Amino acid sequence: MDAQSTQHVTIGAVARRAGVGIDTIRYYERAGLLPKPQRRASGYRDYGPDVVERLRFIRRAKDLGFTLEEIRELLVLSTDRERGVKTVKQRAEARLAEVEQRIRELQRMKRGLKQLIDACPGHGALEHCPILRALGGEDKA
Amino acid sequence: MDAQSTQHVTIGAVARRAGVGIDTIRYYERAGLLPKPQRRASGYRDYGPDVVERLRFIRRAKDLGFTLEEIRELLVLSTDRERGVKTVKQRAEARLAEVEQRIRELQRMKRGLKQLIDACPGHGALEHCPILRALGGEDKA
DNA sequence: CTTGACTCTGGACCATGGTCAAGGGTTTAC
DNA sequence: GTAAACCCTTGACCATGGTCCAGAGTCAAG
Repeated sequence: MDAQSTQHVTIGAVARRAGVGIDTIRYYERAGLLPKPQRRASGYRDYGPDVVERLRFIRRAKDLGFTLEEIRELLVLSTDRERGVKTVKQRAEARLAEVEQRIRELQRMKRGLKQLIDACPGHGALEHCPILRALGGEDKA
Repeated sequence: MDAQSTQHVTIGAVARRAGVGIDTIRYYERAGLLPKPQRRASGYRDYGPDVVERLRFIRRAKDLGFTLEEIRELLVLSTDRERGVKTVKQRAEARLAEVEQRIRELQRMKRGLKQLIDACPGHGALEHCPILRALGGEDKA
């Protein structure tokens, strides 16, 4: 019941609250995304309330397409008063550039596929299928 | 110089002509994307000219975002007179739908990132950084 | 004949983000 | 007290698409 007793949450309770698996939490700890928690005498991990927030941070960053490695860096930056805001913004801009690049690649794929599909009657001889012909590269006829 | 002598290409020569690694060719063979070639008395693989075409097919399909498993199916279909053209077109349409879905996901990420970046001044206190705030980083430093 | 380049097989290893199992100890409820 | 439910660590395993290695055999040139 003293000040220390706020630490009374087991890994299972954290997992339920954050909506992730127990193994995922331990994995994030190993990967340096979560700080090593206090331990009870039994060796059980004993978490404070902040860890659920942090797991939420990780999930949102993942939804924006950051890798765990990038998220680890963002978490470090989030406590860096010197470089923090500036570098976080730069990371977000870099991530945005990657996303835009990937979108362009996919749009190139999309155009290629659309072209083939539109040209393909969907029946008839294999030799006349533009999809197979294009993939097989019949010497750019 | 009889008819059999057209089979006189080693795996290394095929790799050079197709611009892939030797190990990649053996891997594709294991994965069922390339037929098992003839062997010389020594056990060396002995390829005909078609294999380079087939490797080109694989590379182009990969460029359109097909997985090796999907490519394996396309290759089977490319010799299936019954279902060939129709099914190939269906596969291409399915792939197109996946690409479009992925583009939508990335555009959602892009919007999210852009919003945060535009709102972030790039300097100042961590507490006011919209990126960190949005991610949930109400961290006690 | 010898050297060097090539090939063979089987298996290990890489990144990514987890997930699961084995074989224990702990805590809680009845 | 006992059983269920929980937790611990270590380490293996999943998919994907290869890449690399060891140890051995083969082939071509000089």
